[in-house]
Amino acid sequence: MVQKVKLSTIAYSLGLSTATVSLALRDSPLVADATRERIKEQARALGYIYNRRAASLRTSRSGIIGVVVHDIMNPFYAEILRAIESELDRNRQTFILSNHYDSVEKQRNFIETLLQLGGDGVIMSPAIGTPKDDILLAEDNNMPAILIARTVDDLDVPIFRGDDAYGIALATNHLIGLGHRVIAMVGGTDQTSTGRHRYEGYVAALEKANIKVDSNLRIPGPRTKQAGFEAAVNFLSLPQKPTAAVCWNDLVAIGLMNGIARAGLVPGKDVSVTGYDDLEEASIATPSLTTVWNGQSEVGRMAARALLDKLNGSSEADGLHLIRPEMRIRQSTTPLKP
Amino acid sequence: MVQKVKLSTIAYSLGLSTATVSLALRDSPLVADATRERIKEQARALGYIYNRRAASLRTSRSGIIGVVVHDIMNPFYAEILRAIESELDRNRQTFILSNHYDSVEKQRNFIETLLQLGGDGVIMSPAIGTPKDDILLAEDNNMPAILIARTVDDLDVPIFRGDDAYGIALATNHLIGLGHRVIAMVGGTDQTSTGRHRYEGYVAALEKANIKVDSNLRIPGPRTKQAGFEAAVNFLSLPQKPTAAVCWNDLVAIGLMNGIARAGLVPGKDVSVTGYDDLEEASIATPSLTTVWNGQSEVGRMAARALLDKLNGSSEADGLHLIRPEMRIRQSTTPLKP
DNA sequence: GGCGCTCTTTAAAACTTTTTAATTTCACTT
DNA sequence: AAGTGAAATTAAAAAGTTTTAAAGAGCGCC
Repeated sequence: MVQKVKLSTIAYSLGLSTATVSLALRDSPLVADATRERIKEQARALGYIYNRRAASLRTSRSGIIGVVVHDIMNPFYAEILRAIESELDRNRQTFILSNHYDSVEKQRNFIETLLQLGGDGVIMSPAIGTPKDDILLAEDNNMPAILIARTVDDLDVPIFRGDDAYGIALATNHLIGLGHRVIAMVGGTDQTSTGRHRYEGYVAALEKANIKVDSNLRIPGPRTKQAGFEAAVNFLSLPQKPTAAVCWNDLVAIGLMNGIARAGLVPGKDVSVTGYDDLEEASIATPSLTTVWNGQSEVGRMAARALLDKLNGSSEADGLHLIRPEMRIRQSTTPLKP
Repeated sequence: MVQKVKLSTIAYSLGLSTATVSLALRDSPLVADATRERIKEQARALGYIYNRRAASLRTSRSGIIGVVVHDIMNPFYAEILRAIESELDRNRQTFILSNHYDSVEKQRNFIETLLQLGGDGVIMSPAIGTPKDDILLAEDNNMPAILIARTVDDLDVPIFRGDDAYGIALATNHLIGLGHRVIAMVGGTDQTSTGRHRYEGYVAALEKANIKVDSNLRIPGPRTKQAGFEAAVNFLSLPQKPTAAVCWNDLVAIGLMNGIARAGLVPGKDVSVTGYDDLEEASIATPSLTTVWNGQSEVGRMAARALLDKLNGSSEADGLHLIRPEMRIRQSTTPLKP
């Protein structure tokens, strides 16, 4: 590298002022077409690189948007992120990604870093136990926040998530319709709003069908394939002998099916299993997984849209927006054997 | 938000100059302990937020590091990223992530954005067909680049990757040792350096065992579970009737096993299958997957380390660094049935 | 030739922080 | 009381861009 090329380099080389160059590069109608072309040409020739930090110091818009979720490697979030990415890309915003792994502290660090960088806004799936104040920290410093997938109480910000209670009820009803009566619920925790909503949906569906709810049939745990795999042991040794499982998500369901297979039973035949999310993977699992589409792509797209709208000062989308899940019936669920 | 709190706000409120405040917050020994404490206390009380863009304008270190890979949602990269993240976190660097999906253009855009933001460095797994110039664009603008997993020819930058030829030979030898003679290679492409190295390793192992190489046994394709699943049809209809498959990676292998199972055969018994990478998932697949550990965590950690070292001006790690893969034998490979 | 008009370009301030040389303060010494 | 030296603080410049009011140029018209 010889020497940094800046506005003044271009200006000097053409005998113009930096003001003109700045305006030209920003496509301002104030500069004459011919001048603009000369300037752009020269900028290219010199290898000029726009210095966003200097610009944002003046304009206070950085073009950076933060996204923080539990774990970007989790395919559920991955699908949401893909949708966010494509929406933000289209609007020439850079996005900074981070995991919080449900650490409130890591999440707060991220918000602070983002503020330091002058982030324009943040999309987050809040960590378990996120205090209201952490969201307000962002909002109070002029960095609007959008929540996805999970809720934080008493906040007046836009929230986008699937209708969990409704979705889990879909799955539970499907199993009840196949004749199952002893249905376990595997994976997840009650510490998140999502967890509570899903358990409510499960309970409501059972009660509506006059099936007694047995809390022993609830096997909580992490939301990973590994956890589903390990839960198989508990599941198979339950005294009530469940014939079906409603799983927290597809990962847990696939893990559970693997665990069941390892124990010598045939998932889909001996035990019916439902997933949740409808990941790409669900349809190629063996047996292919009956599951509930949870609208990941919609959640991502709408959240990004809402943030961009907010940044452009247009109408607000504050409050809860529920995406309605849909049933996907495949081979992992079959009628109860007589 | 009332009014932005800046250094001068703090300075004025304490009757000091901004210089003192700046020095105090940066823990300079130039300011008296008592003063430093007063300043820090006041900064906290006023809710001061450090403005990194203004600072980096002056210092030309932004604390931002870019990472761009084919697809962050791919578990192979995900494991590398996790290692990079933890190394960078420890050094208080923010990292910006992006996918290039093998689009050279998207990758170049990312590099440009990073330059605009004043990125300190970039770690990348270059897109297929990346021209040397795109890497030099970064380097020439004072933003060192580190390559991972893939190579770009004729470049004098640090490169960290697994020894693919060696690793695939491990897997192939393992199958040969079990008595297999007709061994297909499934998934991947020859357009990447990785692809060529792996094919070489496969060919070399066969030749060393005096097995004739049959190019029909090479079934190229995307590196996804879906692709492995779909490849099963081709695999099973090959006239040479392969008894084993060396797969590009664990995802392809698991997909292939699912496809084989769907066709009514038993993977691990009727057909032996090896993966590559040793993802978390490999050990809980059914049957559990024999695979080759590819040192993802090492690659990530070492790449991050190398970049940080380079930023601190210390010794250079230019050139190729190979991580030596290791065999992980599980249940998806069994001796050839007589 | 002077006036008014439009179209372009520019000067200068602003954004917030860091850094270096210079200044001030203060406790000691002689 | 003056001088010394160390310690603490500050003034001022610098980083690269955007923005706005103002200046300048060119032209037609009376």
